Amino acid sequence: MERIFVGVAWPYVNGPQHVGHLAGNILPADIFARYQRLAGREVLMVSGSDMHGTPTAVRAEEEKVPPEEIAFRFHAVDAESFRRLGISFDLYTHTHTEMHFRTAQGIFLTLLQEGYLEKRTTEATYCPHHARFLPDRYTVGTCPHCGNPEARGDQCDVCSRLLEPRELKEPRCRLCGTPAEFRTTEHFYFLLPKLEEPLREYHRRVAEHWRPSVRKFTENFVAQGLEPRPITRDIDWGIPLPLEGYAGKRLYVWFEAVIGYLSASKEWATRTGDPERWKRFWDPSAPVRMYNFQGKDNITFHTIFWPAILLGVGNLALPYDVPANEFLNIRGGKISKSRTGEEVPVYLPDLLERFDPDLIRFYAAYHMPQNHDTEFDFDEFRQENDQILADQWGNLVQRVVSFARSRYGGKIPEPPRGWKAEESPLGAWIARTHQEMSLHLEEARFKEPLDLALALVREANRAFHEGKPWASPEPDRSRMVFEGLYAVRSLAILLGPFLPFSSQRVADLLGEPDLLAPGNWRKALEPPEPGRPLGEGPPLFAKLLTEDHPSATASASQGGSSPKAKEGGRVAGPHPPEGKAPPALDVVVGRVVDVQDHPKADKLYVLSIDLGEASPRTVVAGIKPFLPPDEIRGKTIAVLANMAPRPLRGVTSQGMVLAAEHGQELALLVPPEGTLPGTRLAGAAKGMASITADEFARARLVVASVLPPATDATVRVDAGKGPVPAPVLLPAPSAVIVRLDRQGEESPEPLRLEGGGYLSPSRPLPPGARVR
RNA sequence: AGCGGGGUAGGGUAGUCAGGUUAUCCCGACGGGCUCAUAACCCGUAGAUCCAUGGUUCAAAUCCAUGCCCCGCUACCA
Repeated sequence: MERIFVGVAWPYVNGPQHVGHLAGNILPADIFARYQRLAGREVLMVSGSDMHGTPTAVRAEEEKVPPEEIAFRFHAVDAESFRRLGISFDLYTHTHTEMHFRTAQGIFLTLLQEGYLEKRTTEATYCPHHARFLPDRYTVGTCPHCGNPEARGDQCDVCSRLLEPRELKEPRCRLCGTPAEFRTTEHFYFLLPKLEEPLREYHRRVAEHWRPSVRKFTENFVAQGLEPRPITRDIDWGIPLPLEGYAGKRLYVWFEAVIGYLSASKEWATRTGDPERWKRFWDPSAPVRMYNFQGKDNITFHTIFWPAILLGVGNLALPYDVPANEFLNIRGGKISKSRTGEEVPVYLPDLLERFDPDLIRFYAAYHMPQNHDTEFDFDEFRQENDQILADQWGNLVQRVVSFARSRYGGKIPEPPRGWKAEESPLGAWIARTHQEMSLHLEEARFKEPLDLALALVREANRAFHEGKPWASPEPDRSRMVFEGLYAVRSLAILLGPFLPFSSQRVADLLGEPDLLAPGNWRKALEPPEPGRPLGEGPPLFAKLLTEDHPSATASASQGGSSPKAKEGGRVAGPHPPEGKAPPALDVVVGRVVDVQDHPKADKLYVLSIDLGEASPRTVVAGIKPFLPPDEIRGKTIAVLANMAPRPLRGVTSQGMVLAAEHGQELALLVPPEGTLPGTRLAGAAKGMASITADEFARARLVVASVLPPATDATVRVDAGKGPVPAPVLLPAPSAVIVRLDRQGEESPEPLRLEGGGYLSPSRPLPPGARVR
């Protein structure tokens, strides 16, 4: 069996990964790995955190903590994000492991032995105060060209001329200002020119099928001449040299991090109980294709430096393809991980907090920067979920399955006698889609196959519409339903690499939970089995935005003039309760501008809260026994804005601070980080009828735990009465505030804000805790 | 500055290497239809000086030249 190695560029850990990293290299790698497994190949997919990068050390210095702390903090964050996104790593490790140290040091020694390393003496700036060598950019001084006193050792920001630290007048340490000295230091250089011929030979052998941009860039780089590159540096964070007498030096990250592909493979092998198993993928004579996915900033490392290291060491497999993507930017610039004050969620943990992983995967795949840079647009993100995933794909599943449920007792109907897949137009369409998708996926291209699958979705919808099974006699009717289910079943497989979670839900719905098992890619061509009972479940995708229409929600019917009201979703759920409507709650996000003690009460605060209105509102709240003023001031919290104004001990309260209570514990209701004051509940609008405290008490808002998906991938919530399936997709595990219906037994409805965020308790409280 | 990539309807995007009748597809807008389905689905219409200028050609989004804008590498950023 052919084997596939999937390497993913190693993220460095000075902040959480954002949607650009996902779209650019992690997701393509995962789609590819999932496809290859479905196609029956043996796959090894590894990556991990690059812990020894300078940004990690810099951030550690800024926070005055050891680099390990920063590295492991963000390693945990990234690993968790990837897990929740369903990135199917066989191992996601990091470079601060014993295995990696040993492997990297071993390669260093081998290259030294083989004569590919050379010791050279150079001069560098040195800070006597820090007692260490300074990176060029940490040396500052006066620019010799323009006189800028703050020029960096690598470049002057004022005249943009490139500089050497030696050229600066009065060089000093950027961190402490101490005058810098010049000292000599010894470093090991990797003699790339010695490997130029084997490298060219390698390029001739494989570059034929590389993407043109990767090939041209690489060829051009080599043509300009390879220079020896230093592979050690003066720093104390990283992998020590395996030699005596080099205590202050470490292996350079560019050299060491790429070795992670090999060390991670060895670690994976060790964990499987067969320490030699990595050779199945790294033996150059094994039937293996190695893929290294990454962004365009990393091309030379994977097409030149890493192959050169492997050639120098010898007897190891070389990359077969290096599918490098461009960047997914946000608003015209590369997303910087040091960016602060985000208006939209771009970091994976923030997105995962609010959205189903398949939605994030879909957007990233649909806008994958495969040919050129693309942009992340949050409005588009939400719109496309509704318009494409929910309306086209989700609804296709829903309409076909529910038709079979109502007309065929929830079983897959028999096709007419003599029906053949290859003779039906839809069957032919499926076969063509399957074949073309396979061709693209084999070439590590992803946008085309996704488009092809979506085209099949539309075709299935079209065929169903055109055939009018609701008005057709048998056997036409059962044929159309059968063919609809055929398309749904095939699409679950074809979309599996892209949308693994929802595809699994479809598989469950079809009563074939093992549909996405390895080797099943070809089963997309097979029709389903008549008579098999269909499962039940909520719609595949919940909508994030909903058109404002009269029956959607009673509360949205008033004052729909503001453009934001159009973004309203449902408050009452898909099936609004009949009879007396529960009170409409105008919950608004506000920022606490000020907190004062109430002059005449010892349990009350007088808060000044910015609700995004002309002036802040005065709200009296009885939370003084629970929270000191400093823990409230400046916080962003949820406020009931249509509370009838009421005087409390002489101060009129123009709203109500919402908080959940359990015994002595109290939690404020808070929106997702970054929510702006004035944000209301989805579907709500300003100017609702005011309600009294008694009416509010009947609203039945409680804390609910969102439980991790069980084996059937259904997200459940527990509002204190045992788990029930969630009516909408919620990030799990987490806690949200839900509104129970009158009986409190059917679907609890989470309080969803405009923009899709959910209100949650500021601190953990048990499920069922009441909001008062 | 040198090197590589990109600039196509309101947004996104294919086509560019191998030049050829009405420039692809998706979303949105507008109009119509259907009623099985999550007010979903289906059909149709409008909307593009293909970054600019010049050139080659019977014919240019496509080839050539120059310029403008964006991104990456060159750079102890990783």
